[in-house]
Amino acid sequence: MEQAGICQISTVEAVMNVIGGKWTFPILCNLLRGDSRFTEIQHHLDGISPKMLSRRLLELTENGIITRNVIPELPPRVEYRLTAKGKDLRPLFQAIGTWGTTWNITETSTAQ
Amino acid sequence: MEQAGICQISTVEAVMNVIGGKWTFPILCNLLRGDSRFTEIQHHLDGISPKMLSRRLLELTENGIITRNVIPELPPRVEYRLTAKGKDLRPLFQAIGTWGTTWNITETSTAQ
DNA sequence: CAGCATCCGGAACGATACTG
DNA sequence: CAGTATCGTTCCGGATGCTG
Repeated sequence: MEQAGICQISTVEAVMNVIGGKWTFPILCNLLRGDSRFTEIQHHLDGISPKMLSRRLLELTENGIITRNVIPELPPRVEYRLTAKGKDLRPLFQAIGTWGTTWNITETSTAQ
Repeated sequence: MEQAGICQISTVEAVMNVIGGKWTFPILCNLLRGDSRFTEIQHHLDGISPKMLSRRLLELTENGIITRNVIPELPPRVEYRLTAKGKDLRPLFQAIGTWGTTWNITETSTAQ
């Protein structure tokens, strides 16, 4: 049962440091689905504060997962789009979705 | 709302509530590689405290991802093994590993 | 060996108000 | 519209010590 190559602990830890925030996955979900604007994303994520959304978007930008395009018009318009690196996350989300659906993970299972 | 099936936000959030802890992924990595004993896992994860390992293992047990087998001998021996549900996480870890390797995610990229 | 109890710090998160 | 500023809170995780 030894297949060390399948999951390097250091890699998994590093990846989680990049996309492991509470809202990061939901945000990326939206972007994968085609959303791009700040308010659009905010509206689809019930409960997120503008502060956290802003922070996570900045973080994702710094990590090269999304790009931030400011379109100079009135009212101001900013579009966030996935880079190739970001789009490459799709299989990961599919895996999450498949697992969650297969095992019917729907509630915030309480532990601890 | 195109390709909504690929990543349901609620599903992703729920899944992350189950396996989104700081140490959960590294722990599962170990179990996928074949480790099973408390100390064994602890030794492979540099820096984890027994408290957190214990807490995460309990959580994973409660969520049906691993089983806890107490073997009554001296010294006491406890084995943690993945359930079918847990083993089914393998594709998810492969996706993480693939993405992390492809884009060379190695450091704890600091943002914020 | 395999944990649990307790205390504690700091990061992450949340709510609200305000701005270019 | 797309954020920033400020404040307050929660909770994860670290350190240590003790038990069967």
